[in-house]
Amino acid sequence: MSENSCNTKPTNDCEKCGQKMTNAICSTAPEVWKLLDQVKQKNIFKAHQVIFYQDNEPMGLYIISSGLVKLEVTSESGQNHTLRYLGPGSALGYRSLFAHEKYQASAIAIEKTEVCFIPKNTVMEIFQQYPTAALKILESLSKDLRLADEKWTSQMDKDASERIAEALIFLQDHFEHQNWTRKEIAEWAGTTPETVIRTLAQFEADGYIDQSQGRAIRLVNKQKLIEKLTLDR
Amino acid sequence: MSENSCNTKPTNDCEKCGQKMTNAICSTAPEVWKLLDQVKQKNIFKAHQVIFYQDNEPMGLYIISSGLVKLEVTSESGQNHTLRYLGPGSALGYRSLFAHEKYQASAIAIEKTEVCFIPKNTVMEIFQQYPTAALKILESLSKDLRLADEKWTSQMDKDASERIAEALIFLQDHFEHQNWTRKEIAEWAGTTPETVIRTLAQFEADGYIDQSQGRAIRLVNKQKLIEKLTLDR
DNA sequence: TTTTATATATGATCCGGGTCATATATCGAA
DNA sequence: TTCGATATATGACCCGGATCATATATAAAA
Repeated sequence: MSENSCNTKPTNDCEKCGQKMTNAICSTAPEVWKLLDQVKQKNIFKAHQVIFYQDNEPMGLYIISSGLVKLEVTSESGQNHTLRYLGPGSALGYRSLFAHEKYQASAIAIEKTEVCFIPKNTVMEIFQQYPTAALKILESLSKDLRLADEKWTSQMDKDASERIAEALIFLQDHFEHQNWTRKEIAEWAGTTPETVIRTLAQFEADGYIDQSQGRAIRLVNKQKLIEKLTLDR
Repeated sequence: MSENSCNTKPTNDCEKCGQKMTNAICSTAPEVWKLLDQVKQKNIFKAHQVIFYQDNEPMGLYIISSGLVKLEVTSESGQNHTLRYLGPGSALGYRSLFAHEKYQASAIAIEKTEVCFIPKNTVMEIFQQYPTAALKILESLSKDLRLADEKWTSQMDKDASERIAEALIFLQDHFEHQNWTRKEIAEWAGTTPETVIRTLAQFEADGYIDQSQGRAIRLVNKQKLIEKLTLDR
């Protein structure tokens, strides 16, 4: 709990935060930082801990200071699907807040993750006062929506191995995290762990990746993998 | 072009519009209507005409006065997928506008459709001036995002006949339009026309629907169809 | 009415990939 | 270092539903 001596108090300084310019809320204006410092609640979650649960009522939103979070839906049949991964600087839980709906997914820390919780009324006040903040969050919601639409269409247009290839590239491009499990890739790519394992074996045989060091997946020839994706079509 | 004698002039009155309270832009405030009246451009599209094309640059957004529009993605392989249907009162083309991206989908009129085009800078001015408008559009974008997420997860969790049943119920619940083709249902439900046809034949045999009058699909026992969906799980 | 384009219907075929069973490897805890 | 839990690996099986071919029905136009 105290490995980071600067961040243990809930009222530490937004001005000193490395994420203060990475999202719509925190980058609004310097005068907002004082407000946020008063109301925000900083928390640390260990790997596999749940930040919020599907079907619960949102009471604010979270900003991720460090770490990695997945948004996971569990269907009635018990299958898990990963909607999005969120890294440092990202806002978390805002879709349900703005839609006035319950959380549609659970937010689970993949690795040790630090978040700032900002209460609902503070969030709304900021958007009332700073229209540019609203336009910025509109932008990121709009991009999320495009990614969600693409997820559905590629579920139909692309076969499992193409989706897995795209997952490898996307996850490597967007996150520091290295230790993706076959199950995590499957739940993100819309397939099963077995299919991921078989496909990775093929990718290794084709010289795209290397799996000889433990469970790690090293992209040996990312460029060739990208070309394969475009040439296939 | 002149079948509707009240709506032929581009500067007709927002105040008299039946949709003036149904979306974030038009319902912002009475004083906005004067501004909109000056800049908006009213257009009528016939069935099958294209309002905007995938990959083109948005120059504003549209409000649907009447009719029905589908947002359709065409993949590299030539397959069409319907992301969303939009009816009267809905805003159209705002996702790409706020994301500062090109249109990801084409907007196609399903039936005769009347739209008001509102230029980009006017839209941005309104959101700058009226924070509540921004919060309202945030709400509808957030709901769109949930629907998109659900579309992806149900593509995996539910089989084709379940998705087709849901499509029938959803489309009937949300739109006046009655003449859905098997192809339209397929592209919305994430399957093929053949599978829709076979499934509808089964639904008819099971007493859920009636197809004896031409090509129309009449929901004979909607409640039983809903029950079937929940009992299956 | 007849014609013609398009939508609907139905059968045959086939395969990607999900599922289940089982074996082995890896990593962290003791 | 050993052990146990969990992740990875691989084979066998099977089925939903896509695809292709072809026939028929429907609606709108001539």
